Amino acid sequence: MGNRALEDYLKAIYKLAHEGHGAAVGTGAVARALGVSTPSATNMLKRLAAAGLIEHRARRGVTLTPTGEKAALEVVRHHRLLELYLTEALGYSWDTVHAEADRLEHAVSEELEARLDEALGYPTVDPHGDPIPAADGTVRAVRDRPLPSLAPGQAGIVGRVSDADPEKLRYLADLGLVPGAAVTLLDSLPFEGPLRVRVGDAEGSEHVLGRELATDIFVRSAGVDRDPAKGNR
Amino acid sequence: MGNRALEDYLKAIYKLAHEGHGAAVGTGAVARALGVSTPSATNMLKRLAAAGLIEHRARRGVTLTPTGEKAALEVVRHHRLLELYLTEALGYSWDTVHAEADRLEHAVSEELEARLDEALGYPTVDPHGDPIPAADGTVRAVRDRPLPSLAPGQAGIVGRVSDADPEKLRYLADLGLVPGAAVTLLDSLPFEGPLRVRVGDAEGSEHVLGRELATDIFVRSAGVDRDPAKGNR
DNA sequence: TTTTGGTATTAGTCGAGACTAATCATAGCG
DNA sequence: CGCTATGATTAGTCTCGACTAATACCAAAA
Repeated sequence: MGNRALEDYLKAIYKLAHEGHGAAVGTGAVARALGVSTPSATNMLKRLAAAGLIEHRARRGVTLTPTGEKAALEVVRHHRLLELYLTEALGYSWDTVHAEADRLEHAVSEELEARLDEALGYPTVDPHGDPIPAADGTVRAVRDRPLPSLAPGQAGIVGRVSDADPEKLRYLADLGLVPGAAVTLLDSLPFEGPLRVRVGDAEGSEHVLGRELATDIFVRSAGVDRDPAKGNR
Repeated sequence: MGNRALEDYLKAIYKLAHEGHGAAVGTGAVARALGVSTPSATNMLKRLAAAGLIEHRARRGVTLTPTGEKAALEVVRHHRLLELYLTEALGYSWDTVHAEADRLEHAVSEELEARLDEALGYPTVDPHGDPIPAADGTVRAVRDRPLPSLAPGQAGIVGRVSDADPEKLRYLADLGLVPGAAVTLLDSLPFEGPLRVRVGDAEGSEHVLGRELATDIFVRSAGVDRDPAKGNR
């Protein structure tokens, strides 16, 4: 624990790697994620590579080494434990915790981590529905898909909402679009444009959602949560 | 909130200024307090002066300007609120909180500060008996004196124990020398050497204390004067 | 007055991490 | 098959804080 810049890079790489399913992460993407110029990123990525935390294949992008992944998970764990703790114990709202946790995560010791974990009853999910990595580095597999990937008429349960912008989060919360909520995709165009959704089972609560927002909402199937037939790409 | 190095310097200067009652603080003292070379301190003090946070009178030492004092108090407030919160809410022991708070204090936002303050019921004293500056910068005046300044035979109440070393703190706690404890100075030599003390009212609990340790213990007179509110443990 | 010693400051360097400007590599298109 | 857009890298610079070595200041002792 300790090196701010380093940890931020690892976290960013981890997140990018997981939202662009598994592929290597480009320098530019990292730079954008951190609000930094691409040369700065290149520079830093070299150092991370030298430290054995990432694999940097020339002009191809980077991937975390096992060591790097472990370090990244540690940071993510701190972040999500903090988010949950701040909302549970100190009354933060889900739209503001992110920023606070971002600052605190780098100062969390092993001991504090353990105490937070215990105080929360060893939770597995943070306030946005993201999984909290376990102390041993295990992460519960997320098997949810972006809201727009539902078929028109299909219903789902909101699993997580992965945006950091407080304003958007507040807006979504107003609509009732928080983890656990039932949502039905009424209709949408194939690849772009807004979608119409119904939140909950009530008749009245139909809303139009911009695509941008919708793709940050992840749902799991509404029905009986079953079967390992994981064929849905 | 934000600049680690800067805040550490301000905090150090503040503390030094208050333990050597009111006088200006020397460069060397600052350097020692921060574990840094004197040139580094000189260098940094210049920057603090340029930023208007301290007055740097040539070869005479530094004092905090009003702005600097305000900033320093903010850091101290964060530190002490954290120490108290960590012990109250997360079960930390008084000997280990210091290090944890040292790391976290720089990442505490106004909002978190306020929430901690509220969760703790607007406390005025941290686990070591040090006063917690109020949000407006007010600090309750400490009116206690070092244990060795008692006259032989005189009794007092431990007000605060101002050491950061976990081992020493654990030792003192073992002896029962924690804020709120009654202590009687049995006898001692004028300026150096160990002292004999009795802790509490019992007959059996007499101990010999090294001078070093004893000067970190501050007592107030045993008699009447009292803030009625404080339920110190 | 000169010496000596403690303390502060200057001078010069270094590493981390950021930046801009310029160059290079590659994929896709014409 | 070459050209161009996109993205990555190199080169060079800056600031922040730290460091060592050398120097300057002041105070008491000789």
